[in-house]
Amino acid sequence: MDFTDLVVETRFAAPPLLRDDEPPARSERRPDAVRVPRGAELFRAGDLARRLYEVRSGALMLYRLLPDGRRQVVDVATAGDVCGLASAGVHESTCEALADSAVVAIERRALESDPRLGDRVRGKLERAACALHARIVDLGRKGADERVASFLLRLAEAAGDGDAATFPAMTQAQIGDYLGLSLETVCRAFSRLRGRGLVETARGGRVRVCDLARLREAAGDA
Amino acid sequence: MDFTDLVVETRFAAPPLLRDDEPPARSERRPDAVRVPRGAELFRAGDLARRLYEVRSGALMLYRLLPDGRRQVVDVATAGDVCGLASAGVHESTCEALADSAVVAIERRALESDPRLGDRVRGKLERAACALHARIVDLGRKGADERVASFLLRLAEAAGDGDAATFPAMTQAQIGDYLGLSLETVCRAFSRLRGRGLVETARGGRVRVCDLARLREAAGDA
DNA sequence: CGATAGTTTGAAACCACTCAATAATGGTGG
DNA sequence: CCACCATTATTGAGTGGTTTCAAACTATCG
Repeated sequence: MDFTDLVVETRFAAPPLLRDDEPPARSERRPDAVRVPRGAELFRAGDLARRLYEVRSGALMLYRLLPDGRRQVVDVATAGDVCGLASAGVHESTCEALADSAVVAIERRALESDPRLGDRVRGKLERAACALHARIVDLGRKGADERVASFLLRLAEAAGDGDAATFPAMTQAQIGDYLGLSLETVCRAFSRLRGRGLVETARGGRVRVCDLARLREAAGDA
Repeated sequence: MDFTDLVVETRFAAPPLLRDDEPPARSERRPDAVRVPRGAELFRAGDLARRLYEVRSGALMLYRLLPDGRRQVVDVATAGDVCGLASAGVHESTCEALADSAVVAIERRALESDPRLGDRVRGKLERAACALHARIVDLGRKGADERVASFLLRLAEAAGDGDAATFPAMTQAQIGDYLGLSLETVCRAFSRLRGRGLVETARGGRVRVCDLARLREAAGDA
């Protein structure tokens, strides 16, 4: 089974994630849009970090490998997110597409010459940093069940309203690398959440959140 | 004992952390600089996030509390860093000074009207995000000794060259909350690193890094 | 229908946590 | 300057959650 999509049963208001000047649909046809097929790498740890990328569609996984083979998925970028950040001119993580994706490259000097673009990217960076803060709380202080609940919660919130859920297909091994858990622990945590009636997992890896409020509670942060 | 300062014995080249238009020394006298005495809170989780802050001197700790009392220090901001990020207009963490500090407030609308300022902040955000990525690797995939080694390594690198080390006084409990460990585990990890000859701890909580290369190895990421 | 990738479950080992008690430190007031 | 107090650090013993190792089981795809 493959945790492909997320189907959120509970309805709730979600703020529009994208408020770009140009709708993704159109920009995906822009000349500088790059297609990244599932499994392909957009860049690799050690590569020169020439530009940033804004994700138009799909989902990309940013991960880092420790010399002994341990892997940590540092972030997952979906439509509207930026990736390709670097502090020393060199990528510290590898970026691999979880699903067929499209990204547009942003030249770094364009950020300085175009204040509007710069502001937009700054806003995205600020939100990204906040999301990373939340992940740090998850990784630092939460148990396995709470981490998985938190993960699903974020998916549910990102999936938003009636929109067809479009979250990346992640295997439990990848979820484990994202949450700092072994794949077996991820599996067991799913079982327990299922047993508690918080989620249902259907064929094809679809996960349905049954009770958003109780899932939020299970995630630990109130 | 109190891990106040870090004395780096090994000398190595460190890139200048600050390359601001105006040197911190002068700006600390600017009219809008705010002094934050040790222990004081700059803002609290739930507060409205009106502005950003740039740290001029000292050190501030950003932490979040879970309803059951668990605490995670999300980040520590020192001179040159920004804090006060929010994605929904409300602070999600509390910001408390680890040492007497000075910060300057940055109005959010000033970021848009002043492209130079915007660029500078964007650069800081990008570097901050990269640092958070590294922390996620630490929290997700490293054992206690590796986390503490990684922590000390970063201090050593930030302390830089001959400069008097100016890192915040953190108790082992705070270090634990920063690294997602219990204070006892932090203490034991220090003991083990000491035993392996990687660091020495002297009176007043000063930590001396004996062998930067071996410490880096002990930190796990090559 | 076989092969491969992914999931599920079990058993044992390990690491970090909690509880608990003691030692060291630093600050304060006499 | 010293005694006292509160805070912090240190160390031990026992527990529990997660990992590891191992073995089915299931889905998917050619």
